[in-house]
Amino acid sequence: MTRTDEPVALFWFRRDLRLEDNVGLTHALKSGYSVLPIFIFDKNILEKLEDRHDRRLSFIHGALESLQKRITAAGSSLRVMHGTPEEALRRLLAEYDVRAVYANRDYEPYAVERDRQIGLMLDKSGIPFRTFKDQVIFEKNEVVKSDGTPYTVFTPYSRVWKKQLIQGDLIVSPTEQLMNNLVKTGPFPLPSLEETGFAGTDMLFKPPEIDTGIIADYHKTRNIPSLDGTTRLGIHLRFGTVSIRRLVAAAIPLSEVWLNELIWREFFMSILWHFPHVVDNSFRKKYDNISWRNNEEEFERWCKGMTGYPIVDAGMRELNATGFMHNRVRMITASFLTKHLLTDWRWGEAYFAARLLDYELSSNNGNWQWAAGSGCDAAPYFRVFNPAEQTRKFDPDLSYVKRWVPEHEDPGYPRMIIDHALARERALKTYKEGIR
DNA sequence: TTTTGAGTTGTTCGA
DNA sequence: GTCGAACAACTCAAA
Repeated sequence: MTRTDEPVALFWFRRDLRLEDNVGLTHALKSGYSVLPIFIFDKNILEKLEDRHDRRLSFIHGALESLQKRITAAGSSLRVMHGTPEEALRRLLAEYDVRAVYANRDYEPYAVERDRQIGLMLDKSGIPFRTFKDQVIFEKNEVVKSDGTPYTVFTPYSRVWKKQLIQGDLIVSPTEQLMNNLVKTGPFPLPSLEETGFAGTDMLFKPPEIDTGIIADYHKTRNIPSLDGTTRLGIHLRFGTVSIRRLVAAAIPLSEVWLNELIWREFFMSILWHFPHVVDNSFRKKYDNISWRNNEEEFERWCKGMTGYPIVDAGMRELNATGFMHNRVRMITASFLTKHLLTDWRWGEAYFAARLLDYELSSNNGNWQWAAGSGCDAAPYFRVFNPAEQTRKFDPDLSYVKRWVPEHEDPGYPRMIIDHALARERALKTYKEGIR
């Protein structure tokens, strides 16, 4: 293997798969070194995915193709590797005269530990590992109480978040104007999905569309699952194919309610950052004393959308078929699993994690714990969603139900897995006993 | 330190 | 049909 003599900086793409307003990439391109852009299909993560037809891999692969096209047009090439980050980086260090490694920060426990290890490894070779805030407006301790401790209630957190926001936080980085500083190199082929151990799916990568009409009407239409009232930008936020600064800038003049959704994202990221025990435990310890029934057969029916409650089944079937579920229905199905079936929220969380295209550890965990009543800023446990009532309010003409459960009135459709009133009483009693 | 007001998303019951 | 209270008292944030 020949070593290239030109000194380079690496820019390591992770969950920031875009050339527009990419903070870390911009810093790399301004570093004075030629920049070699890289991406690593991380074996540590991929090996944990059960489904070889995971749509998220197709999305990532498509996003990489799109990056590659534009990077190639600039006379450079994206180097895509497959392995553990440590292996991949060691190989690059052997091939290139690497003077610095640039990346954007990631706040999940796995990523934090990964980056700590990589930082140590690079440090031994005297190579600086420079990381940047790109994924969020405010990170770590930037929105905390006056005594320096983290907020655990959304409303005061959001007030301070908004008060702290200044024009400068939304400045767009001129990444695309600096593409000339990418290293001039022959094209590296993009490995096929199959080479990374996955099969193609029906999921295609499409660049994000910021639909200002949906955002402006969001407060009116967001709860109606039969409408396209939500922006579906979650997956783009997950993989960084859209810039959070762009979204906040779009939200401010159009919709406070939608802006709040972006703040919820950072609120739960902050909770995960400060309270990593929530990954495996209830935020409030005593909720781990609830005697969950954890009936596997019932759980199976919930997963498949065969509970006999049309709105619940519609949601689960939408998730299974598309990798997406409308937010209102996520709450209904989560409430149903935890309260009606008294199943540990971790079971539902894991099921969503495996299937949601927009899966985000912090939000998924935070919202499941919200639904179960075990989280910070949780719904009181006696709030038990009534599927019939929710349907009457949010799907009155049953168009959502009919789309996903067309046979909901047929004799072959399952009987209700449990009577609502009975389930409600049982949930209240079990919770009361569990948390006292 | 103490006190006070408030807290994403609900349901049910009775007037 | 509409409205307010109860659900069960709890924890947090801020003054």
